[in-house]
Amino acid sequence: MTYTKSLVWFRRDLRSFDHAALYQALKHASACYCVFVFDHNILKHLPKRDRRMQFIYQSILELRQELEKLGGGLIVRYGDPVEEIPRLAAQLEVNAVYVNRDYEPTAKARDQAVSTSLASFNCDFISCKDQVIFEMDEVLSLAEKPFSVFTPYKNAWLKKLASETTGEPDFYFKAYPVEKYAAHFAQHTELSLPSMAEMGFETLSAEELKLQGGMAAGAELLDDFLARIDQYGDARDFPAVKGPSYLSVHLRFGTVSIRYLVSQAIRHTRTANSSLGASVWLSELIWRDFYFMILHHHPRVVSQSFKPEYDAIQWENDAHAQVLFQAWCDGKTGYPLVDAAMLQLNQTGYMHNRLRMVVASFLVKDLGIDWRWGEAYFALHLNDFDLSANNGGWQWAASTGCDAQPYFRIFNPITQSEKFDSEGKFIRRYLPQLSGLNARHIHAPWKLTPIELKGANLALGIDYPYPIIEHDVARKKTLERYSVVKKVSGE
DNA sequence: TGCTCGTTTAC
DNA sequence: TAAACGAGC
Repeated sequence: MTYTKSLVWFRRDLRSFDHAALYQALKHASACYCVFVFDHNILKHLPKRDRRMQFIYQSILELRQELEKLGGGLIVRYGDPVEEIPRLAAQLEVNAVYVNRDYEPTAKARDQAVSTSLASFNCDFISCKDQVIFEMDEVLSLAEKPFSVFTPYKNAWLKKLASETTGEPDFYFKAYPVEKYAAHFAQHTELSLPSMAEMGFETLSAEELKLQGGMAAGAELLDDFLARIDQYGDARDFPAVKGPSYLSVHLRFGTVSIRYLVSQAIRHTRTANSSLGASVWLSELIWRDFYFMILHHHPRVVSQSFKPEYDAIQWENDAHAQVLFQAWCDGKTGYPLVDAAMLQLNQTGYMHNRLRMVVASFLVKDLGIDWRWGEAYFALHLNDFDLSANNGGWQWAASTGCDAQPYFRIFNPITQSEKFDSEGKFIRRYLPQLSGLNARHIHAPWKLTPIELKGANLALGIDYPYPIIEHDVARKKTLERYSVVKKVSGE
């Protein structure tokens, strides 16, 4: 036994099973406490009505219950963890604080501060790999350098996963059996829990929230998805279809385990019909590891382009750009697929992946607005917002990122609409005023004749806006805007 | 995980 | 005359 007492600090890993830090803490100490801190530094930036806050709150209630069932408990605090954690550690007289590692620059700085503070009274700070399969320098190129292109990274990732040098084929995704050391939980006596209201938040109705926090909800979504995983590859690009796993928010807050997800993906790639869907989905999980790795090695991407020469681009930022940006935020661009997508985000906190690409391309390459504006808007509104993947996605769309699409690849919002929502089914879901338009006309209503518009009972400019920009013109302007990149890099 | 435009090809 | 192709952005 390494320690007499330990403390597990939960952050974005809100589950009581297959949990690296919890397992290690229980294994190495005879009395293990658990704590979660509602971080005032983060919460103060959130709106009073916030789906994520409620998701976390639901998850905390369930986590506490499950830890109690195992014989432990959960202390819950509200404040600044840099003060709260050392204070609690001192009060409980623990010898070590265990956490699962975080890769965001601000989280790293926070953890460093906590670690330093704990060291002042000889309390260890131990961080574990938990939220990814491979992290930091675990997957390197032959030259032993971190990858910056996805495909070779993915190949090396898969090779490492399959390598049997460890002697166990499932070594990298086997579960941490927390229950094995459940006898090592400390008796928790503190039962108080700050309420949502005490922390300055209103509680949304189930109708408004449209999602359910916690491990049970995550497990239910996973079961539902695994039954249709074979179709994932074909279905995932069509926003009107139930193709995605919808697990991103649960991955964000750790109410599902990445190791279990990967084990299921692998299992399904080995079924009789050797599911293509499962391998496509596995790729998406690898993208997640990839962007965590990129952020760890290149923390400057939080404010700068991964490719520095792209910071020479002049984005639109005058008063008119502000108006265009607001129209984009509000789903009033006049391009139905873009608007329906933004309404989906605003009304549910979720946006289909294909649409994230479409609206990002539209903001950056049609409206000529800095990708960071869009990144910030997504950060505020997406339930599954994760700095690494959100930044990676935006930089991909803006062509400024590692392994991004080339700058001359510009989505045509009408073509995307015709390809991926050909019937207009998704558009009608969020823009009922367009429901009178048929599948051929719904993608670009301004192209209709006045008679056709009347027939569809649609008054453009009243029921639905005229397009705020002309794509053909915008496209040419964007190619020109990006031409400074070539000049800067001296091509 | 593009789009556009000029050209070729098949009817 | 429209689908298919290929180059270049």
